[in-house]
Amino acid sequence: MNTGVPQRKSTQRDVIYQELMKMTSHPTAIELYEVVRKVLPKVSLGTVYRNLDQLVSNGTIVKMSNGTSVRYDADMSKHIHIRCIICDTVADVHEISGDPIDTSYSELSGFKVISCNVEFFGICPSCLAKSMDKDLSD
Amino acid sequence: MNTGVPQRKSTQRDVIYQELMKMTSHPTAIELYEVVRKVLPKVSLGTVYRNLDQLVSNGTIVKMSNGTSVRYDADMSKHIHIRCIICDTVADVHEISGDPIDTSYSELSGFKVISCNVEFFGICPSCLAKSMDKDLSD
DNA sequence: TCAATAATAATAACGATTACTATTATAATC
DNA sequence: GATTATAATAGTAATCGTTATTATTATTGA
Repeated sequence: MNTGVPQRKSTQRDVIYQELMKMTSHPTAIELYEVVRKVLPKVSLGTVYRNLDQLVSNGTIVKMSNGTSVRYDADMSKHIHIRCIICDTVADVHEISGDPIDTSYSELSGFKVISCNVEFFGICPSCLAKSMDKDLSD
Repeated sequence: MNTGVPQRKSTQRDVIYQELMKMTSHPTAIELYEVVRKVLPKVSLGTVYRNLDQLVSNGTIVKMSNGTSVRYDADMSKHIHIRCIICDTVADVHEISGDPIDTSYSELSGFKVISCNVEFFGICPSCLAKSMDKDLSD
């Protein structure tokens, strides 16, 4: 997942991030690629993927997936997502408080809620230990 | 995503579900396939995928993804997941209360938490309306 | 200006997932 | 129990999102 990332100025990365920030549709990499192409017609799809990964590793944007499509979001304000299992639309729910596993949040979005996944991302104890060993041997 | 699913008795599906229930490792489809093969050597990978989809649609199991690997979980008790961005391990956190977006949950798992995604799955207002139109025309 | 190297475009390769097709298993009806 | 309809399967081919590769370009620091 490209954790230790050298960063150098890049027009492509700037445009990718700027265009993502303008969008509220939680685009896939390919959808974003089509938008970025209007600004930078020669941009490569690989560049979009590489920079999105970097921005995710940075904590600048977030990535979400239901196992079918992977979508990106530049809105880092505290909110949850609700995804339609039929058309794959992702909507935001900003008004959160209490227990998100409680499906009463459906009322806020108009969705008929079927299930919920709460997933944290981080580094497990075993990998933490390994990275410490590595730091010491440097 | 195969919402309206005819269900007929199937040995393969029973074994797939039973083996998944025995596992706490949140296996991928292929990992589960290898396990199921020990019971049913002639089982096809497509059968594993098809039946996992049905079980997800049923609400019998859950599917989770970080955009890289898709993993399955037959434990339907209320809990959250925490995934290592390095080795891709997924651990369970059952002791939840309060606000899961608060990264203090990391203390329960020993993970160093980087980010969190809370995602509901359901049917959006637009698709709900379409399915109602369809019901009326039947 | 020059050297080192990160980032890129273009394209090839990969691999998880889905689609296809002939066959088999299930369940309902006779 | 035989017959029929069709869901489910095994085996395989095809698809497509993503990653890897490579030669070239752009950036940064000396």
